Amino acid sequence: MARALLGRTLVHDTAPGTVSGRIVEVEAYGDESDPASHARPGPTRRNASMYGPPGHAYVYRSHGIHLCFNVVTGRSGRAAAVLVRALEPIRGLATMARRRGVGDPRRWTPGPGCVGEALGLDRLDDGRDLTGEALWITRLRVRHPGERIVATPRIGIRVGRERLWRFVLVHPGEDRGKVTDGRVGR
DNA sequence: GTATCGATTAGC
DNA sequence: CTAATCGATACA
Repeated sequence: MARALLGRTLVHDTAPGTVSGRIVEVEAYGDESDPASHARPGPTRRNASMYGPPGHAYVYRSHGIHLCFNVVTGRSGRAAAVLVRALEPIRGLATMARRRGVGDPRRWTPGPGCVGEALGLDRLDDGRDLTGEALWITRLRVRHPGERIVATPRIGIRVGRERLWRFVLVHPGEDRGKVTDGRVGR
């Protein structure tokens, strides 16, 4: 369940230092029957991790440039994953600022490509066991008072928009931007 | 082999 | 709006 990831902390522990953030925006992707999923065409080299055991990372290259992080959620042989689209920075703030190249914390982890860059993900993180020592997600879920989960269509896709599989933690009165995210797709 | 498009982002 | 340019698809 994608919602179960919201409020948990995603941690990457590497040489430059530990970076972490609270997961505040996710999207669920399914198997061959989900027209928006990378698993739509069946197994390929890129999506291999989606077919692997749950609790591992699926890290893919987006538009030749960005690395985006998913948690594999389906049993082995059944593709399913949850894309982490946004974090609230917690640890390693200086490291995130350096990797992102900007000083404003709001620009460190506001999208999946930004998350990958701020975390310092590597192509080798694809398939990584999330119960290991380098990359993991906390058991604890932090929910602020009044915070709600909003479900919306997924961002940046052309097909499968009828499924409300994007989930966002929203503070009432605060984050209107998180709900719409500006885009409807192309 | 070529052409085209994306679960994206930054910058005109 | 476009460039960045990897990985996958469709097609010759």
